[in-house]
Amino acid sequence: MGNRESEDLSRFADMLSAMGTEPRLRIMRLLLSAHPEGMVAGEIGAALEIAGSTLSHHLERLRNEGLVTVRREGTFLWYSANAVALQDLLRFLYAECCTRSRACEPRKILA
Amino acid sequence: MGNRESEDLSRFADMLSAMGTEPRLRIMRLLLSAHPEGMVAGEIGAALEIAGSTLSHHLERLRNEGLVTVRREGTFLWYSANAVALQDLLRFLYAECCTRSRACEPRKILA
DNA sequence: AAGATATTTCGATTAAGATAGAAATACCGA
DNA sequence: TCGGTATTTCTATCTTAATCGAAATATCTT
Repeated sequence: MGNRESEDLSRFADMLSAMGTEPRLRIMRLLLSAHPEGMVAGEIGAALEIAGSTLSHHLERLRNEGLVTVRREGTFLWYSANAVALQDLLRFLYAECCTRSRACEPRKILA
Repeated sequence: MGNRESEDLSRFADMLSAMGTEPRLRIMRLLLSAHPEGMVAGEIGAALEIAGSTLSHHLERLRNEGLVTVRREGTFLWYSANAVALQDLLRFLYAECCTRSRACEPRKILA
């Protein structure tokens, strides 16, 4: 059964959905700019003005889809972007748009 | 007011969300593989086994976010992937992951 | 104009997601 | 052990999204 591709597609859809909200896309961008150390949850919430409980749910969602990782350091939880997951997603999108199809020109993306 | 970046971010979040569902990601992939002619709505529905009314809503959503374009040819509606919109999105993601931050290595994406 | 086909819109149902205050849990330092 | 800070979980509300059958619209053909 060639359902490996189907699983991949479903996973990528979930990742896209997880980033498909302004607060969570902001979170990802912030974590990328703080890569690889990441940021403490409270710092993220302060920077983006997101209530604690709301932020916690967003971070849980991103973690569920493998887009962020978390490590505890005492009382603090450090969240980091997961570069490998983002690489997988970008490789998929790049392949679909620029390789499998020739819809997009690489030079217009890498510029 | 530096809200241009904020508008962009919101737009990219909407595009990600639009592709963040398995049926719609499949639709995009199918349209990319048929680029640039695109496909007739009924063909898409037959290939992906999606009910007509459901498909119509998915296509409307993709069109609203600028990810597909449509042209009428008699009774038929031809849907195509919008390469420019996809380029914008990929450029944004690539910049965030590989340029602004160095979280991802280009060679692992372009491979 | 009438019948046939393609596609959308309507109407309805069901499920999922976003938000946040309040309470609970985890950990540290004294 | 106790108080303090960080973070999550609980509970609740409100909105949005996914789905699809049936009816409506659009276009072609004859």
